[in-house]
Amino acid sequence: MKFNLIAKDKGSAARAGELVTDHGTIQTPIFMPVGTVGSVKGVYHRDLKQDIGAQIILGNTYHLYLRPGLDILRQAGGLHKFISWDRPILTDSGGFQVFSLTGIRKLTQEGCTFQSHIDGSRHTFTPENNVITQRVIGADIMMALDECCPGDATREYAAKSLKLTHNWLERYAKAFHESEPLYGYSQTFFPIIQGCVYPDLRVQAAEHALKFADAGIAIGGLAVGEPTEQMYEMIEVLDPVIPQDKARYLMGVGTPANLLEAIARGVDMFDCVMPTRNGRNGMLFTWDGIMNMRNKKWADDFGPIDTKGTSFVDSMYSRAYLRHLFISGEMFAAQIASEHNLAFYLDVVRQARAHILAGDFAQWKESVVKKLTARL
RNA sequence: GGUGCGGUAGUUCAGCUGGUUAGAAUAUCGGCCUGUCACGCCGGGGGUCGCGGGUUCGAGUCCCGUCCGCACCG
Repeated sequence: MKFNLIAKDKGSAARAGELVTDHGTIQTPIFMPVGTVGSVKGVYHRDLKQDIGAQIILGNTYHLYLRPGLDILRQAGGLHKFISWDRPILTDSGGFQVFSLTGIRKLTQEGCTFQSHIDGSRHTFTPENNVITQRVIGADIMMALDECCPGDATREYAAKSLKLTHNWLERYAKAFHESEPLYGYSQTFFPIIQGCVYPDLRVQAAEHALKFADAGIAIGGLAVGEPTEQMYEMIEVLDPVIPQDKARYLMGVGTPANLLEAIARGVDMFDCVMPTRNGRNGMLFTWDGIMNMRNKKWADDFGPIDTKGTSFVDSMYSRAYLRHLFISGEMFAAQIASEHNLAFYLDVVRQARAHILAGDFAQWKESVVKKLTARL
């Protein structure tokens, strides 16, 4: 796998590039729809590819390991075949679940012992078995096992957590190089930079992680409770530390505005549940701002969902109809909203790329970013 | 005509032998959601307890009358 830098913006740290994988080339900056258990909730693969323009999607090691389990995934010939998706897949290691499932997990130097949220059964993830698990899933991009440090952690906790992440990364890298892909195409892995909101820890984490980076590197532990400005500050601190020939993946982020601000600070890849989860809960993102489709004001708005939207749903269905579907609890509402939101997110990164190539990304970003957070 | 049961939030109902500002669900209105335990979560508004009397320190609750609905009997 290789990352090629194609262009840099004139007025910001924004970059346009391409990530070459055995399942196709990804044009960056890119947003990656989240499909935790092997499905981007409510969206057909056909639409993901043709209507939305998704170039890569996510899966989750923790969730897929618990269900359907490694035996089925191995029999299926890997996740791509199992879910009929022939473009690239990235799998998170379960490091985020180590963070979000606090209460049913226990961290040790060896790894993370947890109870299944499904049936309470006990399991252990170690860096070594996590590599094997992600080999079985067969993701093009595997993520190192890390501890996602809470945004409000003390410096003491963050430093201690970082040590654990470093130890796990070293073992993960060793296990990676001692193992082979199972399905005839190559896999790579991204190390993850932690360090919470402490700039010196972030730099230290980056220097350590870079020793193990191949095509790309991830910035984790952000948008987990810290103020947004601090998130941007951490990305800025890292920009000069990470070589230009590594793809930078900001994990779990974020709002459309977050994407543009992070792109301006040198980030190339994103994933977030927001377009799908918030979509299912009635929130639509557009170039003009945010709409809560459950609000009464849309009840008699028979205009199209989004005149600037790129998805077929935007012009085919009215706001009044979509609100009716949400109020009625119809699953179709969630499908339409997810489709719209994902198409919008992909449009955001597509336009960002075009403006980087044109060299006017910084000005363009300033002209659109304010509207993105307006409430319609 | 008689007997029985019932009338409490927009709706469906809880309110034990009378005791703070009458509750729930749902509907309605609004907010939240950032490497998905999440078609979820949080909150607001909304009631002269059918009506009129009576007993009592105190009545949604007990008594009388009355109106309305349902069931059964003539």
